[in-house]
Amino acid sequence: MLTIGKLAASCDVGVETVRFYQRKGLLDIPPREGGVRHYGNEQLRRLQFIRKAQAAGFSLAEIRELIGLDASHDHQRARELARTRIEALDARIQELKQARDSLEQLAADCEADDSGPCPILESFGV
Amino acid sequence: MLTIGKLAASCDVGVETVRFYQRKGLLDIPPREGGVRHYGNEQLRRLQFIRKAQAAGFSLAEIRELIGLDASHDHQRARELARTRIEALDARIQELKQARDSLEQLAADCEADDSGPCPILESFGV
DNA sequence: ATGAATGCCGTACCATGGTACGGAGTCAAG
DNA sequence: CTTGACTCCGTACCATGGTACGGCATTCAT
Repeated sequence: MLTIGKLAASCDVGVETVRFYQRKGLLDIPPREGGVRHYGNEQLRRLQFIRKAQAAGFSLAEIRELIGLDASHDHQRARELARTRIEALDARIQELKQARDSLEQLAADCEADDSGPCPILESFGV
Repeated sequence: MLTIGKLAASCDVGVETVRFYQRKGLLDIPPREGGVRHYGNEQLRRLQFIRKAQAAGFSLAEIRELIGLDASHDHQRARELARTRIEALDARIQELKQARDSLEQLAADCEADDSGPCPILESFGV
């Protein structure tokens, strides 16, 4: 059994972040045991879940839904959410790649010719 | 010469967004010409610049610096900013790719076996 | 048993990138 | 010469994901 501080530390988040997740309904608030609340394995795994899902790019709202699926055992819906997220990730990756490559090209052009206007700034239309 | 509404429309942003960029120091506020302000090519190109640089992943704060470089003709610094941005983009792309691939794997596992616990939710530790 | 460290709770605040609103002024067409 | 669209300006508000603060209660180590 952990106090909020130990729980937070064990997942490398701040105490205030745990409290924030509680307010957002992502973490249950256990009953007090004489003034102080104690957190068990359920809560610990839940917090780990939140952080891992966040790393996978899910928003807190989506994570709340994923948590709900745990109760309903709705694989179908979980796959849907995963597929949707994969598509969003693919789209975002493409955008970033494009931005990266054009920036790379511009920096190379700029490196190659130090006279005249800067290609990087030029390309943005300044 | 454009009014704020025409300027905004020509870059497909809202009037309020233009005013927001003005407040942030990204766009100059032209003198009034009898009550109303009029915007010329300078402002139009500036606004286009902001949108393009945004698409390349620069924050508004970085864009403000890029605009400053235009005045100083500091290619060196422009390249530095571009390189830094490329590195940040690379790092972010790697993160997203990893998230994407693990999610893909999980969805496939989930698809393959509809009985038992959902691999997607399991993997996050629920 | 006492004092520092935690916990609890409400509330306010932060950055980022906008969006909305209300009242007054201005401008152009009918 | 009025009506309707647009502009100006300040200010408030939005979502997202937290972070901080202050006052009081509790708990742990010495």
